[in-house]
Amino acid sequence: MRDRQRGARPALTEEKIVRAAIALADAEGLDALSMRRIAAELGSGTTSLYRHITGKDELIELMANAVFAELEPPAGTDDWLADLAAHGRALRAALLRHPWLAQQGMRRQALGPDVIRQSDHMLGVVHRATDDASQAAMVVESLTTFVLGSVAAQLSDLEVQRKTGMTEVEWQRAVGEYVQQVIDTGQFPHFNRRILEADDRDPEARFEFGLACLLTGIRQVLS
Amino acid sequence: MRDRQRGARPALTEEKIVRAAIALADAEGLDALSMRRIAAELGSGTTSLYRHITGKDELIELMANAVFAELEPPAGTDDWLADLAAHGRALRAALLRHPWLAQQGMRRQALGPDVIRQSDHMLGVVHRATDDASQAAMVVESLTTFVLGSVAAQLSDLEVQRKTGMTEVEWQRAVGEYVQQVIDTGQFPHFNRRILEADDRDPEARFEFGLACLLTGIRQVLS
DNA sequence: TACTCCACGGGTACAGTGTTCCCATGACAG
DNA sequence: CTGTCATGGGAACACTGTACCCGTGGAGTA
Repeated sequence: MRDRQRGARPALTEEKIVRAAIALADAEGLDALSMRRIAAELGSGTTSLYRHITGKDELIELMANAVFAELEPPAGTDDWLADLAAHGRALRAALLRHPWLAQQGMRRQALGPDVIRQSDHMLGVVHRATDDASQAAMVVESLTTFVLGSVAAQLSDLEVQRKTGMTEVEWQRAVGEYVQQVIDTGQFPHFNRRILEADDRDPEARFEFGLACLLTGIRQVLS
Repeated sequence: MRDRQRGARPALTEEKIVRAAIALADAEGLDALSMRRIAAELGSGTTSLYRHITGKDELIELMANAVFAELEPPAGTDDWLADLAAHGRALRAALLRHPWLAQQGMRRQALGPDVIRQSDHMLGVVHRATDDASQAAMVVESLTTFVLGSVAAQLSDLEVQRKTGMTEVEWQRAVGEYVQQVIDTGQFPHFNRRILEADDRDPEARFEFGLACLLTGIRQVLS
């Protein structure tokens, strides 16, 4: 049936739908991502979307893949460990640009072509340090896991704020009062030190610290 | 109003609700966890639950805290790194017992008293290696992040199978065909090696590998 | 040109969801 | 006994994803 172009030309396309969905999820979060909202944004009927997409699950997979498609691999150097770190930072940056992916990425692992492409690049970097395919696979998985989890943790606070409609200050104070009560019990001395002494507020620093630990360990284990 | 026991005695309690909710989520997954189902399981009216719980969000937070409550800290040895690993494995075991928590844990970080207790224990272990409160906090966060992410990744496959109703064999074959197509294009040589050569199917081994990397790096960075 | 086909757009409907509002019930304080 | 009030629970609302159905219009064929 070679290129049968029977019927009306599509005004809607899969690409347009995915783009609108990503824009909506970026702007208002995963909870606001409903088929009706997407259709409204596109000025089309709700159920028309199903002509190009089998369901919401597939749509989210396509959205995830689209994010990985825009993720271009960082320029390679002669230091494989630095290159691996750069890949991790690039992935983190993409996840921060699209906060919904860090949350959704945990419950379904996408396997779109562009996801595979990115995975392939990272595997290539690791293969400069080892020939063991199993080890390379586990290294990449460890790094991806850490990046994904780190971003998700960082964003969870913001997500709560958006859902409750609290400003950051209100939220800080509400949590602060509760934490203060916990501290006053004196039951958790190390937790108290953490709250009172630790300066770990900067998500960037937390990420870099964990990344440094993980990469240091990876280099040691691979050697 | 000291201990005013006006009105009817509660047949429902927060604890019973949380217990029923955990049992339901364990058995049928997070998607099956609805207020109506919980109420049905308890033989009560749906909206009666709201007498003891402000909403579903709080309920899930209570559920998370309850899981941490049953998580008893492993016995300490004289090796802080081994103790830290034991804490990581205990956390992983708890998350595998309650698969919904690994998924939900990524979008809301619970701060219940038992969560704080567990955090305090881990901080105590790390403080045997360093006095820097910031570093200790970041070490614990890195480990928790990795464990959470690792379990979530491991469970995502099972979740897909449950949702689609496919058996593991059907799922393997469906994915296998797609992956075979990707391999045949030959565009991703490292990905191909990973699929064809790598033996990384055992989630336990993957977790232990990543854990070893992370802990090795942590020891090095802290020294 | 006339006819047929069918991909597409979209309205309706259904089984769910979390949650608010309201009322009835029953046990305790006075 | 009377009044108070925490509790249980029904009705209703504004949502959700999506299966089913129908109308339309442009392209291929006779």
